[in-house]
Amino acid sequence: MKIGELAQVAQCTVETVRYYEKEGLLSAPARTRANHRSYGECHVERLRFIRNCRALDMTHAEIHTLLGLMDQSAADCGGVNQLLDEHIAHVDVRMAELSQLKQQLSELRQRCQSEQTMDACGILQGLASMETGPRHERQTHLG
Amino acid sequence: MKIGELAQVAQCTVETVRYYEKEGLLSAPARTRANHRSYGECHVERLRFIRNCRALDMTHAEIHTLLGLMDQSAADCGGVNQLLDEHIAHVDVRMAELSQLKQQLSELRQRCQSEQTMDACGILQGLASMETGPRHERQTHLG
DNA sequence: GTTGACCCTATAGGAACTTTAGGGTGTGCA
DNA sequence: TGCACACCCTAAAGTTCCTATAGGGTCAAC
Ligand SMILES: [Zn+2]
Ligand SMILES: [Zn+2]
Ligand SMILES: [Zn+2]
Ligand SMILES: [Zn+2]
Repeated sequence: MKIGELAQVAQCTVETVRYYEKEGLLSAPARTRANHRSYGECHVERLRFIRNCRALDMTHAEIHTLLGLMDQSAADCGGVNQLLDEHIAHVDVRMAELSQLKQQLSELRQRCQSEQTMDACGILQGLASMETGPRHERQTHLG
Repeated sequence: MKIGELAQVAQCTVETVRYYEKEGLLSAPARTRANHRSYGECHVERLRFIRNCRALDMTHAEIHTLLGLMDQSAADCGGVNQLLDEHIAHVDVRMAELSQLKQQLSELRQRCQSEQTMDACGILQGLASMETGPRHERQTHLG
């Protein structure tokens, strides 16, 4: 199976597949005489797994950890469960941040109900006079 | 006023100030004989404005547009109001996405209630068998 | 005259890709 | 046989908003 077919069944681009290989998420496949990558069924499964993790907004580091845990089939799945809990916490943090942001933006929006002159626009006044503290570090990988 | 003082009153780093100048958000100031940047009160105001916009997660492109609108003091503020509405929509979109994500993750988490063997872990089974469609284009700049 | 705090430019890195440049391979068709 | 065309290859740069580093210059105090 060539890279284009693999990409098609996994719903991503060939560039993405090559990128995952470079990042060490997908192992390097055999090559044909023409130096083309040749994939098997286990690559399909692994790539689908990775794409599903990405669809859930996990980082490459999280996915890498997960793949590592999975490959220790003798161990129990406690680490997997924990990783998922932590990732859910990332989502919760970002939802709370966005919720507060939305609140601030809504309040700002209310300060100009109709089209004013620039000088009278409550939004511009608000943006000029807000007192923003030092920027807080990002708590989560979700932007 | 030197760059270090400006950065301090605007709660950011000198590197950030220089970066904004390079990006065209902050106009290049006069220089001293020693080639050091020398800022006035209008730079303070503009930088604070920019930082406040960033605190509200606007992109540089959005801020650039906003600054352009502001500088046309003859016009009315309709464009400003519209830009803010659009940015609020960006936040709404991302909140909805995260909400759905959280839902999916919670369902997945429920598939493994105690520590199983890897093979039996419902989370890993779920991640292997999810049917993720082609990734949807990002609708918003908020990650 | 030397320490130290500040300033300068230019460049690289981070995340997760996408895009581009510049080529090689293999198959169908006239 | 010749050639178009779809596919494959690598390497490098672009995306966003900064941060960090390297390698230097300037200025006041002690
Ligand atoms: Zn996470
Ligand atoms: Zn207005
Ligand atoms: Zn926006
Ligand atoms: Zn489990």
